[in-house]
Amino acid sequence: MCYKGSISKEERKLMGYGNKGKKGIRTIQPSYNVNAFSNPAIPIVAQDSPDYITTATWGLVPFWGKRDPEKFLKDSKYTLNARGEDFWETKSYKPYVQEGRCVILFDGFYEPHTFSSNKKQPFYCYVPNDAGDYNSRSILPIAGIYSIMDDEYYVSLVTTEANDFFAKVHNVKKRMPLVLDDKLVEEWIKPEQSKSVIDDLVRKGFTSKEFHAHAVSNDIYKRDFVRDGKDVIDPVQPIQNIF
DNA sequence: CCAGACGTTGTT
DNA sequence: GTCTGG
DNA sequence: CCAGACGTTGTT
DNA sequence: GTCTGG
Repeated sequence: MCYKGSISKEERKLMGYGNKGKKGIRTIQPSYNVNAFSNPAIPIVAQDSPDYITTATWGLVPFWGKRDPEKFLKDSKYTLNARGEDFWETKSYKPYVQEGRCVILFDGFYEPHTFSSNKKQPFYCYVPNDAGDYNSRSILPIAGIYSIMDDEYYVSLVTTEANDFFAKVHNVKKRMPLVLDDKLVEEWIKPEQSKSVIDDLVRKGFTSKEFHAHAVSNDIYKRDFVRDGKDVIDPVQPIQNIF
């Protein structure tokens, strides 16, 4: 993406990650068009309450924006992603790397591909379940960091250098969301986790599950695109095969 | 010392 | 609120 | 992404 | 050769 993902499972199906239910007033709507730029409500598992699914706002609000978080997000669309390689040094994020790690629960996300013709196409990226096609997808625990203002959680998605697969998809910026291996989620959200382990997870914690990706309609990158139904991820003919 | 940033990668 | 850059 | 640095510390 | 700064 790292600005657009999908949440299509009903919340209770996410409960494998939060076995005591959910926190937060807002409900999370299933959507195939979860757009970071509109600061949507997304499900996370936070280090301060690992037994719950917490509703968070996509867009981290640092301490200097706490007087008016909504204004901060409206004016500043630059805390949607946090670079894992840099987040200990950046002013906005560094207080929250130790205090506020979480996983964001998506079941897919979109990455742009640029062809040699300079034409672009978005690709929907996901891990199929046993059935093997895009209609049944695994939940992806994506590393995030969050701040809390007045009990509301504000979260930024952690990105890292693309692996071989994602370098083929997101072939210009070569970045990818840090999708953690299921068995490392606990390590990531352990509150007293050490800096060196956190850095190791950023570098080497990416899931070993096999991703799939297929081209989808370019409509999803239009500013006024609001449809969020399942047909959004229907495959279209790629301009060229990218693998 | 003060001003300005504070962030990362989408665009149809 | 705090750091960076000029 | 490309250009430019890449380093440390004497004295008056 | 690799990192940093613009």
